[in-house]
Amino acid sequence: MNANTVDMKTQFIRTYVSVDCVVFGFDGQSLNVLLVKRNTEKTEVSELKLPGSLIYQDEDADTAAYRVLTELTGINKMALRQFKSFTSPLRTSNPEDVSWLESEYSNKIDRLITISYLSLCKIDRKLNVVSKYKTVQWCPVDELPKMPFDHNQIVEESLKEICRWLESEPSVVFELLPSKFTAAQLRRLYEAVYRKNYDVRNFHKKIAGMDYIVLTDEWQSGVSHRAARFYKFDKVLYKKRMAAIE
Amino acid sequence: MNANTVDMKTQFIRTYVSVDCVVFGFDGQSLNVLLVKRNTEKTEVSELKLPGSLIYQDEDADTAAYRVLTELTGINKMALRQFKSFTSPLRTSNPEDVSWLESEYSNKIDRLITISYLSLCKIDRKLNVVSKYKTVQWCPVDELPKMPFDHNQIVEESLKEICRWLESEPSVVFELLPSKFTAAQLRRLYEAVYRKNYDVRNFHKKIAGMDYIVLTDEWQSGVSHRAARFYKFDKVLYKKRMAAIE
DNA sequence: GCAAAAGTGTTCCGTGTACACCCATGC
DNA sequence: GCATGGGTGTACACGGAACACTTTTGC
Repeated sequence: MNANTVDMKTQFIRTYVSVDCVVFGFDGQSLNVLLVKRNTEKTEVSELKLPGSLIYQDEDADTAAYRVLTELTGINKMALRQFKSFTSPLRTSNPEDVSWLESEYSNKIDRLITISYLSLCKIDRKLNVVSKYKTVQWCPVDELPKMPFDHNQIVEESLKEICRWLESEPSVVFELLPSKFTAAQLRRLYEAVYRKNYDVRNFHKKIAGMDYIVLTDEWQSGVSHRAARFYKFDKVLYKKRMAAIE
Repeated sequence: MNANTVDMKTQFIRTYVSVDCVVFGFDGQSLNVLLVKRNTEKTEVSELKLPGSLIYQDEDADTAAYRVLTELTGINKMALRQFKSFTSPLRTSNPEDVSWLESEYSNKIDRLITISYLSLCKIDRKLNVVSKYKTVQWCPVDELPKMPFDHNQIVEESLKEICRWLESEPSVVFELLPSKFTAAQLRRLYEAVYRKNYDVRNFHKKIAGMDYIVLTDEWQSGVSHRAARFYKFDKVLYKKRMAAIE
């Protein structure tokens, strides 16, 4: 190219880098994403977006993502998975987004790439927001608002990534369920993730074959139909089984 | 945190971003990776590394990766897949790497994150190197030299990624084979990728069931054993079959 | 008693896996 | 003629998919 004919200092990007986290929760019906309200000067405009942060000098991206999650939820060791970088120069083509960035970070920011992360959270956990976020709320994936930057696209891609994650590490589903759960809850979670229905009997047969999904002697109560039995996930047994397969 | 007590301009990273490409080829026995010699001041030191480049101002990462591949091989539309970002501050902890970077790009560079890409290439293609690279060479994955930065780790991860890619898009194997290939070549390629052996009869049965892998009426010649039949890949039929499954 | 959801078995089909011998060619 | 790799068929095991009725509970 003409790399030698122009000032190279201006030719290569030197850019801020952020992480954005797509945190999923499951409400028994559909997957929800944890969104935050971005603080805008004009208080009447308050859009929802994915939680995220610029990366600090001494951090790698994983550390930054953990930091965002901790500030967001107060929870320390959440399951986390990097899944894609978004680098288009057009990400910051909306002047509103750019001016929000500059007020948020007190810096002139002309370009921003982001590394996106996927995380999972039990939706009924009390969230201890210890950060800048004024509002944190769950939003069903099928009712997401139009978000700034390419956050809608990021969520889109994260929905595919969650399937790949479950395939490589089936135990992460249990991050989305209470510690005691019914077979129907687990089934509806799979249905929400893979967007298809599973035959009830086949599903029972399948989990019966997984000895690390353990029957408890507790039952639902207060429901206006036959009470369901609770199961729990036996992590130790799971690891033993996985080690056996190699 | 104490974000307000220090100068925020120094607190967030503002960094160069590169792409690094792991280009695989298959020599009939094992997977090979395309490496380049980095130009060092001292000509006696000339280490091999992954081809890569800083990203330009007006590029996204995909474009930069395509540019690297084109400069490297002269080939225009190679299969390409982003797979992971490497962001550790320790990536640039080796002073030799940093001084090479600074001489290569005429810039002070204290930190560098990279987005890694996977690509596939027929190993017998003539490479038209149109760039800075003095030397380009194939190197078997089991005999890789110690490379600068975290390039060894990047290759390591790319070996897992290639399996995921083949699972989501089986047709990409044919990027690694000549347009006419034998069943044994295809089988040995799978064996190299998945690092396990496949039963010959079962393998034949499997490809017989894939009607987009088409028998030709051409045969090997000049081999000191029974000649093998050539197959070819029918892209159109493949797409039709994939569309049928949805 | 009725609405609502839980739970339970069998059959079938397709895919993966194990396994051993003859064939064509060059030297 | 022998070494080298190419090519072929059958039998079994397993997992996924289809399918309908009874049970329990609150109202």
